[in-house]
Amino acid sequence: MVKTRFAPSPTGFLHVGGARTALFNWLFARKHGGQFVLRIEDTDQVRSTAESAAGILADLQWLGLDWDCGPQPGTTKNEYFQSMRLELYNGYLEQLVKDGRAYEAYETPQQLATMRLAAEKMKRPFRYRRNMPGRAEPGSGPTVLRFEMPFETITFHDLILGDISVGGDEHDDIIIRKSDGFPTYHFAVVVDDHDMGITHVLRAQEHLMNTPKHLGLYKALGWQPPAHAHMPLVFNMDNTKMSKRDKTKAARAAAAAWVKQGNNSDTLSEKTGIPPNQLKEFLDKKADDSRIAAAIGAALNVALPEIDVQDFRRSGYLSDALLNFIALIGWSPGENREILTRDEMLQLFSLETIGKTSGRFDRKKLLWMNGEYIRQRSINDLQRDLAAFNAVTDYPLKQATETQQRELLAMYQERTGTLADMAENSRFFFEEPTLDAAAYKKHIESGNGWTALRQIRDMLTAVTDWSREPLAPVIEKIIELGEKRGAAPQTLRVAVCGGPVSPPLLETLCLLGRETTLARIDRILGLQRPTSGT
RNA sequence: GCCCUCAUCGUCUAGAGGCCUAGGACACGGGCUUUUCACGCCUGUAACUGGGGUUCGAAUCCCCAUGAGGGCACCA
Repeated sequence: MVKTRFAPSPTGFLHVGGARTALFNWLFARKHGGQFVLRIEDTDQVRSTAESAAGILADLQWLGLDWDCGPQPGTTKNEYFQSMRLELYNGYLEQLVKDGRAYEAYETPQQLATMRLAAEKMKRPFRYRRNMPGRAEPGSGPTVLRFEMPFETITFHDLILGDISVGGDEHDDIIIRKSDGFPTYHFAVVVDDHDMGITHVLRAQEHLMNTPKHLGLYKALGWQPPAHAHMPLVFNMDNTKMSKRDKTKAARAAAAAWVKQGNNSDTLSEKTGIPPNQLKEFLDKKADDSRIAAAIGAALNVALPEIDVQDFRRSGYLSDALLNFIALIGWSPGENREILTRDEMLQLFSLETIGKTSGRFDRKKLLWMNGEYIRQRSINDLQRDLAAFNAVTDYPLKQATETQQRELLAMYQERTGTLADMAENSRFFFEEPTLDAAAYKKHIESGNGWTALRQIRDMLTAVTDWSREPLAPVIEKIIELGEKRGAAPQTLRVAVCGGPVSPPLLETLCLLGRETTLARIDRILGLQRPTSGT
């Protein structure tokens, strides 16, 4: 039976690249009627956090990628956390030592760094090997366990890339147990993949060069290795790696631009609520805290690039759209297909149709695709998406009743790329709009604006039954008002919405209600200076 | 520096020797529709990295060059 796994390390949020790896593993397992395992690789005691693990689970759930074995959301660590499996690792570690395949080493990190530097100076790659001269004496430093790699060419068949082979003198004796007693990634993956019966290891191409090391371990432990498949990477449009650092970079740039405008960085500290010393550390690139980045983005009203799954959720992307888009980077379903349901993906997915070339993350295409999903979706489904969106954001749209939500979704689904866009553009339904000065000047202050607005006010005041049927003919009349067709409705729109853009007036006025509509018109009429009357 | 991998429109890709005067989608340009913004519809621009082979024939196979990316941690 096919068994795949997704094995994130809980040191941050779930990255879109990680989400894609999870998706492909999920697809492959489901496609073949197999199992999908979620394993938390928390062997880095310093960087792993419980919150991160919880966040990753939540993001996977939002994406709809369910796992057959793994941590139970909302409970404590179980055996799918590597930190709970130390006994297992230690057993095999002992076995390797007994078999003479693992040995202790005592260099300090500083010594190792010096050795690397020396090798670099001689323009030779540094390889730590058991038989090399100058190894540290027992007791002279912390003890780690290294695995003695054989001096032989290792060739393996990658299900995506084909045959890969790496020469014997390229290997080195990797550390398999750190001085804190925890296994390293290399050792823990091998033990766990074997122990959990993983049949296919599908991971990002950055792991390609790890595979020979892992294969060496499988052989030494006498195990049959799983099949491997390395998928192409995903980059930014500028060909840089998509990373959390894109967010910190954007935040620093925003802060720098803000200071350049003559603002004081102390006020930034106040605005963000970040202590000055922490803020300074961040701005001086001494710390890469993404929370500080987010705070700066929020305070300065600058959108940071979405990198993590939760960023996309907050920006109002639908999980299905994000998943669909991510699937298409490095994989082609053929037949010129693009928009695919999960079932269709399952039908068409195969390792053979995964490409070899790395792809770029084209946000414009994602935006289009998200709009496409919003348009095709039923209002009921959209309401569920909106609930998930509202749960992690705080727009005035949150105040909408169920009925209002449905009306809003119906009028925005043709004209919005993301739920955040809709939330932003529909603000005027929930709070007094700030008047767009240019629009005011153009559509109200000039031409017949004032006259038209007064006429409109009178026409609307006459409507007592404020609903679609009675209102529709009135809107028609407003369209014909004045000599320039279409001018009057714009005047009304600006008066009521604050700006030149809104959904069609009929729907807009219906949802806004009679009282609010008339009050906003009157408020605008009150701005007219007596002398400028027509 | 060493090792590994990859190479089709700006971007994601189709293409498994003749079906390719290279197809689709996003983006971009033009037009239609229109109470704004969108949506929708029609339409246009745009690519086989270069050089050598192999072959009757190459985007497709081989070699070299170039370019891009990944790896070279007590991180995963």
